[in-house]
Amino acid sequence: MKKHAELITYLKSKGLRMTPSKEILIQFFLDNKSRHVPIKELYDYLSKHIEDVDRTTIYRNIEKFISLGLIQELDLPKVGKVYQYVFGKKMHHYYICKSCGKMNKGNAELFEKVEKALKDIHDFSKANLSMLFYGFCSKCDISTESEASP
Amino acid sequence: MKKHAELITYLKSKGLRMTPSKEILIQFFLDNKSRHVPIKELYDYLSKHIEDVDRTTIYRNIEKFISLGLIQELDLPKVGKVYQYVFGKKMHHYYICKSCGKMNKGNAELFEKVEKALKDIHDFSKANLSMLFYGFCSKCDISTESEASP
DNA sequence: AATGTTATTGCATCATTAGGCAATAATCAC
DNA sequence: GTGATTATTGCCTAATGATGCAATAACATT
Repeated sequence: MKKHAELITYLKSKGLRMTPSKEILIQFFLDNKSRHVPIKELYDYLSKHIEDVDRTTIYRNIEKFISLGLIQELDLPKVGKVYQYVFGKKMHHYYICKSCGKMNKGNAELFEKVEKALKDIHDFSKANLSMLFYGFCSKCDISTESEASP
Repeated sequence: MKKHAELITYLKSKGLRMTPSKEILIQFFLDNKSRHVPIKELYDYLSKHIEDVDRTTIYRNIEKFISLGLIQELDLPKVGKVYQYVFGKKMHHYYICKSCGKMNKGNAELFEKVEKALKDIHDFSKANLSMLFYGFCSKCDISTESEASP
């Protein structure tokens, strides 16, 4: 429960107030690290613990958690939006094919230099940075099947 | 009108059928390259040319255009979803702050090596690849203001 | 423990996006 | 051109997500 306490302290330091719904959601994410959770599952889970939770409560809490770097959102082409615990983890990155939705996890070492460059050249800083690469996998690559492509 | 014809040929080769709504949308994107257009503007524009267009027509066409690499979607935290013509352009990338929504255009040279790495190491191939970096800008960086962060 | 401040929730409402189905129209083959 | 094939559209309906406002509850201060 150490992680949990750390998180609570951090969130409070950012002005959040710990309510039952936030407690439950945070515990859920801690118990489901590295999973990709659709919002429906979050809502169902919360509903089991609090009767008559409003749907807006989920959306607003998710939004706060994202902007504080607790979780990240992945918009998977064929699946929809899913949420994943990322707080304190090393940089994440995924390659998501815009055509077929195929998703690969990134190669970690390669992008440590990218991380550094982001920090040095741009205004983007360390920690809790997540990258989503939306492109085309080789099967779907648009330029390999047609000569009309410029 | 050369670009237009090229595009039509390309899209047809992918199984799309050229309908009035697609023609108009494509011409719009060609006339508004490099702009970030919200879907509302697309709908309003299309409505001016075709009376009683259904909203679904927009959404479905946008979806197709994206998966064929004609346009890309940017989900800007404070703005919403915008669409941008990217067909045939060099790789695009943006840095979008998850907290304040600030957006920077990326440094081109730096990421040519990334592009190569993507191709070599992962299953992601050249051309029409766009990258969206969702992170935190230095002003919003979560780890600089609190000691509770792990 | 009582109080004041303000983040949070619920409620109602609306905007956005998605899916199924039948009718329509764009393309292909002849 | 004529007809067959099938992507596309419109319509309807439903799911998802966002917003304003008043009531509530969490937290800091005393």
